[in-house]
Amino acid sequence: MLGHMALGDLEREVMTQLWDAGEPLTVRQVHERLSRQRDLAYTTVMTVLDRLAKKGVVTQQKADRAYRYVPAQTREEMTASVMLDALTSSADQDAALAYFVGQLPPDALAAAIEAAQKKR
Amino acid sequence: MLGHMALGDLEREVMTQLWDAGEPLTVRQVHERLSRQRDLAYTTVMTVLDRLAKKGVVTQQKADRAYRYVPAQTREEMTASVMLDALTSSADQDAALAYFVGQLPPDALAAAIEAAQKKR
DNA sequence: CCCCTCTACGACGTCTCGTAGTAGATACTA
DNA sequence: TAGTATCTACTACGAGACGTCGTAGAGGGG
Repeated sequence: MLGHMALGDLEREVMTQLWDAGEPLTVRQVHERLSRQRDLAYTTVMTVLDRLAKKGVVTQQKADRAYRYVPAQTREEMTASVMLDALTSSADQDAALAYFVGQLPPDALAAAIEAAQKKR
Repeated sequence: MLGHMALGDLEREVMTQLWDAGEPLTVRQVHERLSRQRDLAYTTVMTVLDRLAKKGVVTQQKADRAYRYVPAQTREEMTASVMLDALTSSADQDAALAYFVGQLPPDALAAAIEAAQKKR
């Protein structure tokens, strides 16, 4: 139930905060960080985090009084998931993949392959 | 104005018909083809095609009395666009791409690269 | 002149998302 | 112990996208 659902703009900003933080954050912490750039009500952030949790994009862990929110996937995993979803949900996957790699800067592709290889 | 907007279910079905047909279709023709599987009003199909045209996903060409609708991109192009959009809109593009290719069946990737190479 | 076929435009219900308020529980504090 | 701060839970509302149609109006064919 985790794939193929698009995030809204604010949802994406919240995810960015969680990813950048690198550790579980409370609603208040996310709110504080977002408040450096935008003016948002505390409950707005709470609602967004709640919705993200219901979508399975983040996980809540109860700590003390407040929930801590942590992304269910890393940024790269999520991006890769979206790409993979687009690919697999398409007829003609081979052609689509070929077209995709054809549009990539060749060195970027090579670097990615090497990095992926190294990971094993 | 062509990228990064998601298609709905019915919109996707309509696009499938256009792609499978391989030639410009009128509203009536799309309606007929869809009617083999679903029960839809003629105007519903018209509305959908109209919206797709306004999004730039299909092009209308006036022929005779009726418009003919033709996809603005091939299926592969559109799929590749979505993938590329996901990639470029992400921070950490290199990591995301690496993760993506890491998830691919290796032979599928190789085949895609070869196919892309041959295309030049 | 009437009918058939198209397009143009409006409409309505549902869902998602951004945005937020209020209520109720819990805990700290004077 | 009464008051205050902090959290979550629930509700709400407007905008926009989409699925789904209906009606009006234009233009060709009999």
